[in-house]
Amino acid sequence: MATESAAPTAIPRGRGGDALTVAAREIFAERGYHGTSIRDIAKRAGLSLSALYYWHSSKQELFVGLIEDSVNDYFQTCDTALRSCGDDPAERLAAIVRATVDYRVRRRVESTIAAREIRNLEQPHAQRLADLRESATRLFQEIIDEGIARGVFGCAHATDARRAIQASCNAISQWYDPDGDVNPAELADRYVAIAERIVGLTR
Amino acid sequence: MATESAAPTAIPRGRGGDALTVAAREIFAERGYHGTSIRDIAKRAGLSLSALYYWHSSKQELFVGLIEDSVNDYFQTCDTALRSCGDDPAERLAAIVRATVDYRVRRRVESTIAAREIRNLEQPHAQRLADLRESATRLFQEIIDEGIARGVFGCAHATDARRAIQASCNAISQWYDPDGDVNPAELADRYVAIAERIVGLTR
Amino acid sequence: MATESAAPTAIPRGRGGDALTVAAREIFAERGYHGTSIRDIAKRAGLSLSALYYWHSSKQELFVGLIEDSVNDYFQTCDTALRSCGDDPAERLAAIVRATVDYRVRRRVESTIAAREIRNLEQPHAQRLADLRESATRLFQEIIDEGIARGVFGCAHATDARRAIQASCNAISQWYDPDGDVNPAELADRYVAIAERIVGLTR
Amino acid sequence: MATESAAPTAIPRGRGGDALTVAAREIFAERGYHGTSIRDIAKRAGLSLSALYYWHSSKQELFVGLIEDSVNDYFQTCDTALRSCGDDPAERLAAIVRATVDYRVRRRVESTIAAREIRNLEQPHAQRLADLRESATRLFQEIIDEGIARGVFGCAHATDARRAIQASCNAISQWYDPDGDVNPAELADRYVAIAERIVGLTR
DNA sequence: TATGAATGAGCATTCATTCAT
DNA sequence: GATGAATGAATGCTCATTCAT
Repeated sequence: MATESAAPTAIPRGRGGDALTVAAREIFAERGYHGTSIRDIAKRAGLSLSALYYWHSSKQELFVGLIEDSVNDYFQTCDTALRSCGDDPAERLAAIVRATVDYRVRRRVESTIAAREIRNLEQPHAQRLADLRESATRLFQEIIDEGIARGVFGCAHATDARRAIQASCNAISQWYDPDGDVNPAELADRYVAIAERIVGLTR
Repeated sequence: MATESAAPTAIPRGRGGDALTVAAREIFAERGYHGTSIRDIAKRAGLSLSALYYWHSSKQELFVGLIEDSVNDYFQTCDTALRSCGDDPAERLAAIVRATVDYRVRRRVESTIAAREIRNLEQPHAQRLADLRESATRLFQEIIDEGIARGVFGCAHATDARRAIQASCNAISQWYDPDGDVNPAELADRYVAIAERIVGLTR
Repeated sequence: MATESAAPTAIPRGRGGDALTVAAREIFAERGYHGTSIRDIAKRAGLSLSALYYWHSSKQELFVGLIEDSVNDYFQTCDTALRSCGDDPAERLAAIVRATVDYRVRRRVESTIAAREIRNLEQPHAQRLADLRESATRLFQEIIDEGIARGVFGCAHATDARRAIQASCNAISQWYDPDGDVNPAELADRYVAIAERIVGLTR
Repeated sequence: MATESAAPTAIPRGRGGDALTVAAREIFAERGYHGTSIRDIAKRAGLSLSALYYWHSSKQELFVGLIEDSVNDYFQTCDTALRSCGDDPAERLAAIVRATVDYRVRRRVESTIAAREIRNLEQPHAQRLADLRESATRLFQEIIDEGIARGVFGCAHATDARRAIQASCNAISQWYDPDGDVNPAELADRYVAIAERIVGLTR
């Protein structure tokens, strides 16, 4: 008791909010929304349950915060990438694939959560995220359709091509090891190549 | 109200087990393992909670039963398909892609559950399924490696090619609508074509 | 199925009742009334739950049957022993101690159950057994009081003497090992001697 | 009704733990471990079920806490009593009998629970308590053996003498009425006298 | 900023019991 | 004599949440 100045946890006073976000990210990723209890989160953050409620109004709100942050990030990334492109479909396809790979690597954990757990979001969050996801799909689809229309892509089923490309990119966050020996830029190159083959890029 | 004579639950005595399996499949798919309560399952099956425990010894066992059935089915499907092939890598790749698409369509619901919820399995089930999944991966990889070795496939990164093909096929169960207008055979053709492009099949 | 003539359990058809009684006796003794489930009993007896209900109308009735049998046995034993005595208090004390030791050894298991679990009997059984127990106490007390009145016993607190003697005898069923090297007759001799000391038998 | 202002549960905030311990002691004594539900305990304590789990991690832990407290108390009592004795076996026997009577009166309720319900303790608690009980037995036995060796006690069967003395003392908690007219000191005198007779103290 | 104490609703599971065969 | 299938009530326990401090 006396000189207990050295706190048992490494969380600096006033930094509880950050600790909670980090802990929540980890545990939601490991066990999913329903498999995670807020007690677990508070404990891993080294705080009391009540402290969690000081920073976040509910489990759902804490969860939504994580996901929305991450999804908004994705859209910003795509938007920026496409803005600095011309209108060449091949260039645009490469850009959006790079943006997607980048996101899946950079936000590996949250993007996995987001992919698996949208159904556990309450309205209106669920709808908002579904809409965002839909927008991403539309971006991909428009680029592919345009490429086919212009004859620079040659593939029979544009929708399946789009699905295959998205699925391939999205899966990255499930196996990517940040400590492994493939760097993100190299990885993006590879997935651009795969995407180009799927759409049948003519040279 | 009106025609209340027709009971809402028409489960013939002794058929409770079937009703429970069907209900469990649906609800686990909708809400995930932790999001599903066995009360919900029993209710949808039109039985009491206790009846569920007459047929299944625990929530986990009920869950495992569903998944293992389905995963075993997949392996049998692959095995059969590859057995009736020669050793031509192109033929073998087509066969395993067809088997995978077939499985993802036929067992759409369980395969989605299996993909998302292995982490919720207790040991030793988790290990067994992880092993099976690993075997599937190996089957794909061997075919691709062999194709490259023989020069019939031309692609730079065999592992990424395999991941892209698997991810594309697996995603099917997330969007496929059995009442839609693409039949499974046609779908398999399309994904074989995508796979062939990804591996760079030479003619 | 076909020729399944050899039953999996050694219980001869029609002997289910006995098997249940034996199983119940063992398990009630091991785990107490509330700690015992009728499923456990049926399982140990090698019968189905429903079979238990064929032979016994309820858990309570099965339980009561065991105890009452045993307690009635005790009273018969005491009664017989005292009938063949004269009216000498020393002789009578020896007789009732012998009867008690005999019972505690012969009915070791049930008598332990009875001692510990009367409170779990429903009325009117609880009252009946309490009355019987009370009668036994009275028998002991009358003998001791008479011995003191006649001057053949010399002790200051007749009630405590009686309690000590009964407690000593009753405890036998908690430690007696039927396969040990003290036979019941020898044991009875020892406890008669202890009782005589407690009451202060004058030679 | 009338004076409804006085709440039925007057548990001051922060004192829930005490209320629970008291309630648990009473109900476990009345109905035994398996006969007691934690809902009953919480209700009698005037708290919610959840509050019980705030203070105690499980039913078992709550139960163990009660019993271990009490058994440890017994050993401390015996130890203190024997320490302030010389090595005269008669003096030591009197001391340990007094300590035992004292404990059985002072901790009437818990000691009854402890006696009846050790089998319901999980490991390692069961073993610890069995060991403690064994130690008590050894204390008694050593005193008696020493008394016989020195010729100050005269009895044929030392083990049975010990059992009789312990059983007599232990039974006290089953009938003793704290509001009755025998005070503990007087009671201890009586049981010392009984013990001396059982071991055959020479003068 | 944070905590300790408390709650009510819900959880998976087990209970004694019943009924049709 | 015996079983398989089913039930409603209760069990021990965990959940997200609240509130006074």
